[in-house]
Amino acid sequence: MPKPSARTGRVTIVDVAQHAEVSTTAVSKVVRNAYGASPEMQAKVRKAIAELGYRPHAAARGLRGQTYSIGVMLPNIRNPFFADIIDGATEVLEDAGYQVLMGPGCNGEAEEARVTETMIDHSMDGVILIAPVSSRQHLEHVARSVPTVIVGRHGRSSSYDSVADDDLSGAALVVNHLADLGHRRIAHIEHLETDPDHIVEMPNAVRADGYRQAMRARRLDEHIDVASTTYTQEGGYLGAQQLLARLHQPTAIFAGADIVAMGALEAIAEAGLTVPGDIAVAGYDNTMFAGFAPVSLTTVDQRGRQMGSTAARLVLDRIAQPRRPASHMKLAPTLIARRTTAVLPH
Amino acid sequence: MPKPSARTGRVTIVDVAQHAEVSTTAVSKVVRNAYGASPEMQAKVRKAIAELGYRPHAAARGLRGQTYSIGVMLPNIRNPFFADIIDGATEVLEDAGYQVLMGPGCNGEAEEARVTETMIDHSMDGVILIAPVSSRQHLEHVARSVPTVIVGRHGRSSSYDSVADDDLSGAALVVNHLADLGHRRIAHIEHLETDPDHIVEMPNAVRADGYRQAMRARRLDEHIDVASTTYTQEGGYLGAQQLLARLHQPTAIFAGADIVAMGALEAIAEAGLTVPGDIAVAGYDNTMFAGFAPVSLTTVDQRGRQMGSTAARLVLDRIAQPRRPASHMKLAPTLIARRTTAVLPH
DNA sequence: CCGGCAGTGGGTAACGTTTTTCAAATGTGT
DNA sequence: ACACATTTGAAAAACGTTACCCACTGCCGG
Repeated sequence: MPKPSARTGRVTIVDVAQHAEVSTTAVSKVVRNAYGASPEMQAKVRKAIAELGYRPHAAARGLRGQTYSIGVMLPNIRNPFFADIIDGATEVLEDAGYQVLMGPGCNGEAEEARVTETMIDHSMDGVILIAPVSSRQHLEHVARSVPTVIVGRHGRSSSYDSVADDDLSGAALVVNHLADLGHRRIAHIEHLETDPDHIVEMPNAVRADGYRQAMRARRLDEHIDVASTTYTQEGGYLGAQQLLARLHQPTAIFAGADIVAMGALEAIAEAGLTVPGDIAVAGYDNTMFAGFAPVSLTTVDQRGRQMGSTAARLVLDRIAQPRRPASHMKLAPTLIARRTTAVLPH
Repeated sequence: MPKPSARTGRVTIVDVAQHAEVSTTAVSKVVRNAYGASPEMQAKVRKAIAELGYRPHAAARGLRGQTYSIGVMLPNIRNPFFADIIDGATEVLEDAGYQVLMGPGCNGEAEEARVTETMIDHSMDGVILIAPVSSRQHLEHVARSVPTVIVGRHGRSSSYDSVADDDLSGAALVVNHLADLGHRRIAHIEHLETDPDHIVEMPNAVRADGYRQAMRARRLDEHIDVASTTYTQEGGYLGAQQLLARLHQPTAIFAGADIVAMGALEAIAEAGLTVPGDIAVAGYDNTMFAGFAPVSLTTVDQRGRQMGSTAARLVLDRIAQPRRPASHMKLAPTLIARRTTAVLPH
């Protein structure tokens, strides 16, 4: 007869120990697959655990040892691209016996600090931060308290690992694709960045840089034309409006993110122009909706799943050996050509 | 000079107590705004906390008292509708001094059980479960261990609170809108449900029921036509294919969810038909992409934000008074008419 | 026969909080 | 001045787990 202890009704390690007639230490060892438990002991304890329905209390574990859970902070739940990352990470982590808890979409450094601190307070064994906007200083602070992996940001640090998309070549993929189709006036909508750290580290800045480099490489220097707004639907709308008002209207717009492209499409439609007939549009991220039939947006796939699984492996790695040197991965993106940049049959 | 204790480098309540020259009890009282701390004491302690940068350790707190964090389980990170719920909930909870941690998208009961158990193991003070598919039995089990609010499911229980959309009238909104436009052969694509509990409780089943009721109310009984697939893009694609193959093709399709509508639009385009000229399409959820210019999908708004904030208030309420009777809220949806059901100018 | 060693198992002290209990100090009414 | 309530603060006991250390059993080589 299972008799869970005291107030809470929760089955504790002590209950299991009594039921199996062994010490709590023994139970702990079995639960953690630690050294020093004979096969018979293991069998006895496992039986008791099953009979009583025991589950280790994560909060209590956090006080002494590991918690077997990993925190994932994501900047924006709405961007389905991040969902791919989560999927990839979750799969690897759950297979390794870790639980995943996510911090809610955060805008701005204050909110991010709040989320990261919460994860540390909950004794998470590691954290994966997706496209954080916090200062390097804060990231290093976090990395000092807990094994940390940064996803989708180019800065390198010796205190945390990172996984990022090669945004430079991703932008080149788009420019070359459009140039190959015969476009010369290829404009770009970027997310304006002022923080000097961000200009070097953030994907949006790198994409804008990649756009410029690729344009020059194709000898299209004089057609370089950038609208600086934000990576939002509205930013795309306003950016496209700016570009359409130019003396020399572009024939193609490379939006820095799919959501930006959606805003651009709206502005283009309002201006009475057709896509891709009058103007071609490309995005970035291969978001779920880019593939929808009415949208069919040309875009760049960042292999989010793979980014997530790589990040997960890195964090597990670092939990195992906290002192190993930091490693920084860069993943190659691929172009997904769809209707918004198609050549129309005549 | 802040001298954080021992191994971990973390500033503990003991450090604060020493620095402020009071007992740890006093610090604890101040941190929790508990009774029995004089104003001078509060000032002294707060000063020490600020100087040392102390943060309560959530895991340790979980062992005795509250953890000041709430777990939110969401079924699918990809559905942006859930993001609205999260936003609404997060806002209320953070204002109340609670932190939010989310369980990753879960498919199926096993995965859901895993997430809910993890939240309990982490000593969360409450949980909000969004559109769970678990059995009633499991939900009640969770509710027995921790204050629980179920969002988007119609079942009522005395052990947990709930917030749901009035899917019955939502479906009626769509049917009436289409009927008012002159449509008679209005078909529906539903998510097939077999579990008897689900047929009563799940939104998809209630929407299908609402469709039938509304059709009858408009004396369109003979035109009731349902394709049973799933609430996915592919389900919408297949469902629309089935409906288009009917002897009497429908002139309007009410998809049970926006994502289903997207699949339907693809099938319709493939069949060489135009929207809304040949066939009208409506969805449900007012997902972000429903508003995109190339999509412009008529849909039903569930006031996700409000659902989230209501759920948050309910869970806070129940934390405060665990024994109060369960309350069950139902929120009225609104129709958002867009181009996919527009009457074309002739 | 003794010392060392590998393999098992357990006792006990943390870990950082909150809750409970208790004592001292302070006020309050006769 | 005395009994009595109220406020203020602290010491100590949880909470559930793991890390650290020690004890015991055989076994082996010397």
